Amino acid sequence: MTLAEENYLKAIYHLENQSSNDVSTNALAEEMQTKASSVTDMIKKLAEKNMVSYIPYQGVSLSKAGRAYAVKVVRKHRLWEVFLLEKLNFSWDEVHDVAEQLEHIKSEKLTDKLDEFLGFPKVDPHGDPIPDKDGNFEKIDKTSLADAKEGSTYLCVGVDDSSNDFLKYLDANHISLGTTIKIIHKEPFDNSVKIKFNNVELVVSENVAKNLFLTAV
Amino acid sequence: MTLAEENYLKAIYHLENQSSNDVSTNALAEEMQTKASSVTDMIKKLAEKNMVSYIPYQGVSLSKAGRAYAVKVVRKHRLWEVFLLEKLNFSWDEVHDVAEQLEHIKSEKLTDKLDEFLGFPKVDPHGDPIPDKDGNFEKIDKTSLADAKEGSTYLCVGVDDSSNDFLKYLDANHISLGTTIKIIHKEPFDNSVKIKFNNVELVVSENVAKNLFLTAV
DNA sequence: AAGATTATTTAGATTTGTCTAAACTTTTAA
DNA sequence: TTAAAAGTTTAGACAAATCTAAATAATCTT
Ligand SMILES: [Mn+2]
Ligand SMILES: [Mn+2]
Ligand SMILES: [Mn+2]
Ligand SMILES: [Mn+2]
Repeated sequence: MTLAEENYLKAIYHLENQSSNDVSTNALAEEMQTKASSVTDMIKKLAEKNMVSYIPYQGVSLSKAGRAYAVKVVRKHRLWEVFLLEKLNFSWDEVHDVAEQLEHIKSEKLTDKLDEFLGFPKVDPHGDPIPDKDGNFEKIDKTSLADAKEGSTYLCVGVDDSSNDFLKYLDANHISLGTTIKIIHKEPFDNSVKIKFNNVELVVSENVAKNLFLTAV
Repeated sequence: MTLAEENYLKAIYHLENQSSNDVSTNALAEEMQTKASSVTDMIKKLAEKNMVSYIPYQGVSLSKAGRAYAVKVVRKHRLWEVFLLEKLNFSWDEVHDVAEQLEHIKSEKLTDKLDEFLGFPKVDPHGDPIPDKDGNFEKIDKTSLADAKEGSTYLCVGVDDSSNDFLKYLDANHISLGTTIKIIHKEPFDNSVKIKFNNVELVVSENVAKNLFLTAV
């Protein structure tokens, strides 16, 4: 598997987790920041290698082998993120970009020894689950702040890791994984949410609310 | 700089350190396990980027920028080797191949934080010096066992890291960096050497003697 | 100082991953 | 239920890195 192929498998994996339908060429092009025609070419190659099943015009989905491969890459990505944060004192907004490179290092021994060195962590710095050696992981039960109930209290268990600016915003406002958050008020007009945590009240935009993941306490 | 370009710079760097002459196309092809024609193509590209100076038919040498870049790659390679050995308990014959991949990760912050995490090591697991952030390193004073004087006592300070089998041989015979070695006898017939260390005597072949580096005590 | 040998470069192909523009399917909506 | 719009694939091109075969330059050898 080349670097490009690995990135496509990972992208298909993420998109499959978002919508349950087959992944469309355009969605994949958007995710990969490339053109639909490039995607079609790559899909054909992955289908040739039995990593995906593909019907022209109908979209693509991972085969068993393809999913297993994607999970391995995700495992490496998240383990490296933990390493960068815990051992090298990176901040949670810095780890993703470097992990994008490290996830492609090919050495099963390295991955497993790293896992052991880190104490077999179950989640990465953004609250995403880390698959074990066999590809198994627990699905984390979470709802976004945007879907939370007024008056209820939650624990912050995850964040969307795709925007560094969002993570810096959370840092600036002292919100992190493990923060207990009470929903004071949901404003129907703009879908902003007033929350309270650590005895501070804060109004966050809909955009923030959608990217912050909680679990009921 | 692409992965291929980085590997060429590193190869030129290593060959320059071995012979002081300009590096020939064939030597580079041998080092890179590729064809001379491929080397010519790549040299032209590196010359275009001012990483090497190149006169057709006369060989190639690193420019200041090219050497600085090569040293950075070498720094990363050796730091990762230390990481793998010290933190992940790899053996010294396993670290090189994985470091060949890790040395291409592009993040100055990662490199410097890793350096700090490891306690700013001065040498890698094979006794080779690790350049600091600015590319400076001390040249290590060493002679090969093949050039050592009969009757003298030395300290083992380095090994040629290019053969895993050689490193495993040293492990099997309990020779490692820091081992004190006395030269008992040099056999002119086959250039084998009888040495004594830890109260054991051992005859090693010329091949072994050439790849084991010592410093006088 | 040729002539032969060795070293190096050029010419022309190939693979991977990408692109634009054009053609073709599927979906939407009148 | 057909025409327009949206989505997707094909055709043809390009850059990177490699190869083989042929041409050219440098170096040995007698
Ligand atoms: Mn990430
Ligand atoms: Mn993450
Ligand atoms: Mn090495
Ligand atoms: Mn080494």
